[in-house]
Amino acid sequence: MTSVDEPARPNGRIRDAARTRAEILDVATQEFARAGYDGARVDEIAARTRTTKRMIYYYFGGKEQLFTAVLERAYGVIRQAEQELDVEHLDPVAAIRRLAEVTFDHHEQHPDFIRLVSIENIHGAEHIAASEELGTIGSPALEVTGRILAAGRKSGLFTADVDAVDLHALISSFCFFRVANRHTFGALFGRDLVAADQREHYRRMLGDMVIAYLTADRTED
Amino acid sequence: MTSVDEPARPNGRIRDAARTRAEILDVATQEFARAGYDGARVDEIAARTRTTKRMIYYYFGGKEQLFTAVLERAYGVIRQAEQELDVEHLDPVAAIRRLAEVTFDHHEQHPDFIRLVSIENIHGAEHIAASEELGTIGSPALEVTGRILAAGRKSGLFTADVDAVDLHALISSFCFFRVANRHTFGALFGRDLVAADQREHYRRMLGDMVIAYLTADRTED
Amino acid sequence: MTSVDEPARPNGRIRDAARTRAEILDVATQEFARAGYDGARVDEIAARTRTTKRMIYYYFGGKEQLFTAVLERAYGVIRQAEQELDVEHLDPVAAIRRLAEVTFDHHEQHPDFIRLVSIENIHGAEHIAASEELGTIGSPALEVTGRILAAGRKSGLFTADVDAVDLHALISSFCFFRVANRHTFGALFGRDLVAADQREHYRRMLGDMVIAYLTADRTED
Amino acid sequence: MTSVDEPARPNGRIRDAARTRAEILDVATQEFARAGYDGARVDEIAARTRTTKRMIYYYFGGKEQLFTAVLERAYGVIRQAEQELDVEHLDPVAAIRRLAEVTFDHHEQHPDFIRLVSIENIHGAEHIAASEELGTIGSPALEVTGRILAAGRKSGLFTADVDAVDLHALISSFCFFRVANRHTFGALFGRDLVAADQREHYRRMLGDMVIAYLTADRTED
DNA sequence: GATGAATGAGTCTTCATTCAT
DNA sequence: CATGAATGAAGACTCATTCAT
Repeated sequence: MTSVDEPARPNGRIRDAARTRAEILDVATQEFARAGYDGARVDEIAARTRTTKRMIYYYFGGKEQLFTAVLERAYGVIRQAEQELDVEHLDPVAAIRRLAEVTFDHHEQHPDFIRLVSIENIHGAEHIAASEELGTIGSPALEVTGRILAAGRKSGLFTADVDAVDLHALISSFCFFRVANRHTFGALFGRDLVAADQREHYRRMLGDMVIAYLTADRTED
Repeated sequence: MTSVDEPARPNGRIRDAARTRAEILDVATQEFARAGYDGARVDEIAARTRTTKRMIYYYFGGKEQLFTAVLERAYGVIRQAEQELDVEHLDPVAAIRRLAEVTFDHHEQHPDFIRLVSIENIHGAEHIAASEELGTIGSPALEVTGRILAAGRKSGLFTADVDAVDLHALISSFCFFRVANRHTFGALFGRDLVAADQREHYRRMLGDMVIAYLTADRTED
Repeated sequence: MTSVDEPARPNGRIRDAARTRAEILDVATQEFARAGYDGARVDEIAARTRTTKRMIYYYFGGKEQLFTAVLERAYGVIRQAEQELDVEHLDPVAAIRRLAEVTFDHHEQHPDFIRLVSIENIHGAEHIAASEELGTIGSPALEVTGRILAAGRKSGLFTADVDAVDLHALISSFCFFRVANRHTFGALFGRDLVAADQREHYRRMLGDMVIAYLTADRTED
Repeated sequence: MTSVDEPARPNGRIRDAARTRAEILDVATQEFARAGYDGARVDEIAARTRTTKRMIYYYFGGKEQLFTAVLERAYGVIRQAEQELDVEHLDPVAAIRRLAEVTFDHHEQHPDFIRLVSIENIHGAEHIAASEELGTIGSPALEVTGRILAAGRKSGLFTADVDAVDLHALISSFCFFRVANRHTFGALFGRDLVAADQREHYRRMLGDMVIAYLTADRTED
């Protein structure tokens, strides 16, 4: 099977190892996202993998480290996406709206990631704290946001007293809540926040909200 | 306290039962909020109570039902608070801002509740679905919001295309995110969203955002 | 309700007690027969009664004694039925066949009793041993059987070397097995020994067997 | 023993696993037979084994499946014995008598099996139903019986209207009852059906009964 | 006599983890 | 590197029984 899928390499072993690692991470991501950290079962993860449970310990050391690795990879995907942001050629208003929409779309497309973040917060972000990689990950989006904000403020368009981190929180709040809390919100208020036919509505709502906030007339203050 | 709350009764046991039940719920709330549904230990809950583990099963039936009871009580507290809302005597703009601030404060004051809601969402809101009480709980806040919105729109102040449920989601998003995701947000961006000295900043930010959104000049659309 | 069902009595209490006792025994009989001694639940028995679990302990002392009481009543019913046997006016052959048929019918009509006896055997008949009543219960059927056997042997019709106890065992074997082992027998051999349309077949088979055995030509021996 | 039964293997573990499994089954058979399904304790079974309770779950999955495995092995032993039946070289009368005697002896020698069957009947044969193996086990004895019956009927010796299954029930009834109900029978009637000095008596009684039944003069019918 | 509340001691089961090869 | 077998510790849950009134 190896001979067909991949060219012969001096060290085919390493490739297999990487693939096995990736497969474990895929399954573990799903399982942790599905059931939470404590609800996830190492047995179940192993069973859905082509390797054995022993390999999980071999590659990752334990459940805790496996979850950390899952988080690291999940955040890596985001950072990757953020690095591909291409909004700075737009005027500040359009750029911010675009930024909000990209964030909106990204949350919608990665519900498992949202769940992992919720789970990690339940656990006080201890795995992020334990991860060397995640502590120094930085945020391309934050830098972009900062530059747009500066431009908008310089041109007088943006009047709000926020920095990039605050604005990031404001945008993320709505995107995150909509996906993360959809179950309780739906159960309590009878509205599905992620219904496909409402996506455009909420997407515009987010953009409108951010722009309105940033550009509001503050002469009265 | 006993002497005031309850008249002398031949059988004090009934009150003891209610008190024991309440004590179990208190501890269980903390334990579930601390560790998540699967992470919480029935043994631990029992150990921190003056009764035994056996009583938890006697009163609630099982871990699942105990969690449901915890949720029911937590949502009950909110509903209670919402019923005491007194904002309709204000003009629409002030009323909405006040509503947002009350929501903001409530979230800040009840981090355990926030955590329970996160946990319940990880589990697909299955306990809410299983609860007769929670399915029909309604939302006083939603009704108030609806009336203010109508008034504001009637007077021409509010121009945004949202109903009460959407607005509730918008306000809750920010309040919820700030508390629920503070750990990962802090770990990744180095900012504590619930730092005391930033409370006013974020509270105003929320109010500004909501008002700006609702009252934005939409003649151009 | 009492006033309607029963006439006023000086000591209505005692009647109620007897009725409650009987009701508990009814339910306990079903529950023990259904699930075995260890499988039966005192809680379940109490729940299906109009009284509470506490009453079971009040009246019977405990699960063990309750089971013993159930057995005592069940054997009492049999003894009662046996005392109404009226076969001695028949000729020995007809009398034995009738006796076998009555035994056959009784087993068929009291599957719960059969199950209780199976259960008691699993437990080494320890409850019978513990019961004063059951140790001295005697067996009207055995006496009748003995007299018929004697008559049959005296007249030269019966040639078999058996006493009443052996014959009772022979007859009971078939009747008991057919009811008690119907589940495994049916599952393994695909035949329902208690199917209604086979009842006559097996009833005759039993009678034929007993008569053939008792009257077989033994001149060759 | 090891040196004879098994060739040297690089990995002795597999054999150990089989041995451990067998040891658990041995102990479980005794414990289930002794106390019934619900009365048996997984802890007790484990304690009497060289392994731990954990292994029972590892090998069998649970108490229910362990009991099923115990039944499967017990029935397997019988099927094995039945396959070694060697009676078809005898004339029909001698063959049937021999068959009855073998059945009689087998029941006497396997009281634990009798108890397991009683227990399984209390539980409605649900474990047999759940077992793929037991549903399709067949019965060598039944086939042998069928052939002898046919031969005897062809030669005019056997006149009774029974098929192999009925005859099997008839023979088993007596053998089963004698062992299964010995406790209640002994307690109530003061006779030990399995007393050693009565074995020959009952063995002959069984044979006489079956032969008398099969060969009875039925010209009068 | 009668009863709702309470409970100590177990009961089955599962979990993440490691060992021997 | 890889792996099937094994496991100590703890998990949720249940049971017959008794207490206080």
